[in-house]
Amino acid sequence: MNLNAKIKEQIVAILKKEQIKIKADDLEIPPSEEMGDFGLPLFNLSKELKKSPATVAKEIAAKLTVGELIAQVKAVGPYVNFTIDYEKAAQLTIAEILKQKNKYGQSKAGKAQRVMIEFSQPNTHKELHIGHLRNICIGAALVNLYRASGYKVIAANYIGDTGAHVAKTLWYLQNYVNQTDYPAGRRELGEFLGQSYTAAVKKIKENEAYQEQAQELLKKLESGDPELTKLWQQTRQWSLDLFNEVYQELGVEFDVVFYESEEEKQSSKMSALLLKYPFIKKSQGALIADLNEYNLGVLVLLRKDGTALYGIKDLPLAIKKFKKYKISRSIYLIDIRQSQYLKQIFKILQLMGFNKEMIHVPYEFVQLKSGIISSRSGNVITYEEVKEAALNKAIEETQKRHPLWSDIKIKEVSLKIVMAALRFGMLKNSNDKILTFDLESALDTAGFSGPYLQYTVARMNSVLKKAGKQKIKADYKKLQANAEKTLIKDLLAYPEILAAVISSNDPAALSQYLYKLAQDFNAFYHELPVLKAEPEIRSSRLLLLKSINQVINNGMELLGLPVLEEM
RNA sequence: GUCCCUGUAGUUCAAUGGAUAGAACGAAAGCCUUCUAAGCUUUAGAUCUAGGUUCGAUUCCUAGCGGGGACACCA
Repeated sequence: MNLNAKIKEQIVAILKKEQIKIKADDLEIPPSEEMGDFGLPLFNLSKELKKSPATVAKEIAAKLTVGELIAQVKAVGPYVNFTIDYEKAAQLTIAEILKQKNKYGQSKAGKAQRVMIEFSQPNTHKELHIGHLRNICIGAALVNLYRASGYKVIAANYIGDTGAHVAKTLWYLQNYVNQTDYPAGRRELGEFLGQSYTAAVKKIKENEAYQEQAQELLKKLESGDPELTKLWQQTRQWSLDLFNEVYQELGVEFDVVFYESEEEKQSSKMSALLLKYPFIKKSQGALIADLNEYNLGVLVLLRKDGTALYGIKDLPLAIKKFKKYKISRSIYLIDIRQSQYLKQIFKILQLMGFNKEMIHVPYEFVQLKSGIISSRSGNVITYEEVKEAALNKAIEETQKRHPLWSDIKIKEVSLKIVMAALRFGMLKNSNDKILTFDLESALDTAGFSGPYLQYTVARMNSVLKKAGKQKIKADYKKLQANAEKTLIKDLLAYPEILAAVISSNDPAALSQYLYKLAQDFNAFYHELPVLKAEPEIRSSRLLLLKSINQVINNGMELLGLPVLEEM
């Protein structure tokens, strides 16, 4: 049960006794703790009563009685403010957290609804760069968050293993690279392929004939040319191996993986099916969906040479998701630049009579200081580059701090620090903000960062370890300091943060919350002793600390940030 | 041209229409014989413009200005 909601309900009930009807949402949070913990503004009511808000506030406050979880009611200017009973709130919320452990904050709001979340969607034969990382981080977090809210989530990946980019890369390999030049090693092969794509694009720009050759190659590939297919399969695997290594490193798992090449097989059947609809037309030799009527422009489905474009592959996939996987909602986590495209796809499906809950969750793209990331132009920072740079720095720092640790341990811990830094960096801003990536701040472990959270947890663990077994019963009356009250309120707010994050499909608010919780803890830590406090206070503070530790752990896990015992 | 996102300290970001607009980085000054200084405490520093709605606007509406993006054969 969500205690914060319970407290608000209690305030609603207290007011109802005096014939004042409000909703829990009408309650606001006063700017400072001395004013109270929840406030009701009286501007509306005062207008009805034709009195000043302050007068109304005073009159109401005088009439109200306190409740089980409400210790005080008072008028503050035009507000009636309520102060929670911290002793009781602390007792209940700490007990709840320690009982629920890693389930604390979760809900059953999803009612076991089946939801598919498609994310990551990398292209084979291209580089995996930090732009892809934002999608993976948000996607993985959403999967966890939906699951924590009681949804049955199918995490899906859709890999672009065919199309023009593949043809260009293969064309380049065939014409400009000897097999003896292929590097050794899984990761190296994947990266080599990505570099080949960039080189291919550059080469093709030089001469129009090359463009035609690549186009010709695509046609051959689609028609199943054996030799080409062999090269395609071989190189495709290089990319897939690289992706899998990265997913493993990030701890990201998919329940199902779709491949564009598979969906492509449906494209002739799909186009035949589509032809009976009047909005599907032949135009300039191509097959298009004319959606001008809906202010959605035109989507080209087949090129004039008959080869398939992405739209014709997304359509059967969209249908398959519902039919085969029995989902009730289909979520697409895709860059905002594809908003129009997804609207087109959803519209076409709707016009085909396929009315299902399909949702595009957009997020703004990642750019570099040097401009937009583009594999085509080579303006790219790969995931691998960033990771290596960050890892080297983290290893150096960790060595400095822990000269006695083994190399293996240092590397293990450093990698987790790097993962937390990179992933938090991708999750700390809301989805609708363009993220300008720069290495400098990605490497920063101070301030609003993943390692800050890890450090805070490590600190708490250190105290808990030194504390040993607890003998004295906690007395929550003793948690009277402002720093402690703030922390109790933070803990109370956690379940509502999770709910908010789900409804916005944007994990940033959880990042913000965890950071604030850690910050409030660190302030407490510096101000008040735990281990050296008198026994009853010590016991209470230890339990408070344990609860904070649990909640930060829970939140970090949902965001996909690795936790460290020590750092 | 149509449509979408966005405009808040020097920089990167917060702020369910509400009380004194919060952080981080950077700048300046402090705090390790006391639970991990990857930390903490101070100080300075901001709502693009003009209207409108409202008791009340950073938030909603309109217009303008600025930044970014999408709009027929890339995904």
